[in-house]
Amino acid sequence: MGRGKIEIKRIENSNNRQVTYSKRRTGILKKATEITVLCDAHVSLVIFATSGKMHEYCSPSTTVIDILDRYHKQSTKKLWDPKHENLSNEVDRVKKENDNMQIELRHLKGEDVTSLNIKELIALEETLENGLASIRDKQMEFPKRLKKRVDKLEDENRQLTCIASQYEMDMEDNVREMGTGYHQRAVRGDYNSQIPYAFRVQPIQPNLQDRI
Amino acid sequence: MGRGKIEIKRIENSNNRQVTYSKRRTGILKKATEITVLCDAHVSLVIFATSGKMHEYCSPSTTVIDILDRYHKQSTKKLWDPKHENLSNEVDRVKKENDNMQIELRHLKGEDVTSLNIKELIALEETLENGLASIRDKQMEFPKRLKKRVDKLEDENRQLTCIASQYEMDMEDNVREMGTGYHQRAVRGDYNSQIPYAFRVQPIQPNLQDRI
DNA sequence: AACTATTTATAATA
DNA sequence: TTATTATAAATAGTT
Repeated sequence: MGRGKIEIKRIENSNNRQVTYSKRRTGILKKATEITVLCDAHVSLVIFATSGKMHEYCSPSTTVIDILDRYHKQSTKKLWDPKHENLSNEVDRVKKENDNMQIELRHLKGEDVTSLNIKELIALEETLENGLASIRDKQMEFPKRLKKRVDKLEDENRQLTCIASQYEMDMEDNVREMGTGYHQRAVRGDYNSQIPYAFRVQPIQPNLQDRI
Repeated sequence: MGRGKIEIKRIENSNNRQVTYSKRRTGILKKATEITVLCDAHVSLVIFATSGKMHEYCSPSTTVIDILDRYHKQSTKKLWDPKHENLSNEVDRVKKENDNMQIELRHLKGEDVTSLNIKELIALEETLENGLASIRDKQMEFPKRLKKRVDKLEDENRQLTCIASQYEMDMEDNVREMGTGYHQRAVRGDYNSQIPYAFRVQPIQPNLQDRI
């Protein structure tokens, strides 16, 4: 119900999310008062924004506590006595979530990657590349940064020449060692024709950038 | 919102009241799930009909207890005794850690970066680059991957030439627009001498790789 | 339980 | 944040 239809999924833009939250919070609180009045219902509604700010509604002539007391009587979950147990389960659950995120964070930072297989590594690489692309897009809004980026691209370009030839050699060693299954002949045969002339190892000719 | 407008006051006809209750209860529960998903909110909603029948909604990854715990912290009314306080503080602490990691994870994936300043963006970039370097090192243990990487480096190398000259032009535009504070003369003056000859825009000369 | 004519909520916009 | 408004969604009355 608005200018356009929206999918019900997390609103990524934090400003829009905040605005929508505020509007919908108002809406739901209004609905709560209405159903209370129209239908003699008893309602307890507590909402927390991600910011931690709380809003609540509770039908008149009751308290949240009353509602909860009735809640705990009806719900199979016992509210008051085993609260300890619930809380400690909660701690466990959240800590587990914590651990998982910790691991993901480490992986994204290139730590503890020994246990990963090639598929996972490739997925990780892609995630990182996407992240890096976004960050750099953002950085381009700053002029100083733009200058640095140009310089860096030039450096990279220069170094890639060396790296490419280094990798060429590494690969030859590696393929020789690792043995069957990877089309050894094809790799060797196609290789030089795939590297642009300028980037092949040419010890006698000086590097291009030295010409300046 | 219906065939006619209604006043918000108790519906006297008990049959209508029951029907309306049922419809609106569905509606408000839907709203609760929606605000939860759309806005990352935490919601606890408990409704009792006059009949005594209860319905509830609680955001996923929380419990009513959890919400209430937070509730009792914010409201002056004490819901339960302080021996549980430690545990619930523990939950809070871990959840906060959780939230921080969540944010860091999003940032590393290039999400929600609008609020970051240039310093943070640069730090982020560095982290990502380090991560990427580690991952790629690790990937190099796989021969197939090694081949792909070489091919990719060649591609990158080819494209960097174009990109670098594109950035050069962008930067000139940008610096002109952004105005003072960034040593305009210095930037313009040093610039060409810092770009290797091969990467300057030279419309008349063909690109190096075309020479092959 | 369905079906709509309306009202209401709200997404996009300013 | 606040106001406006075009649309989507909810629902009151009806079948």
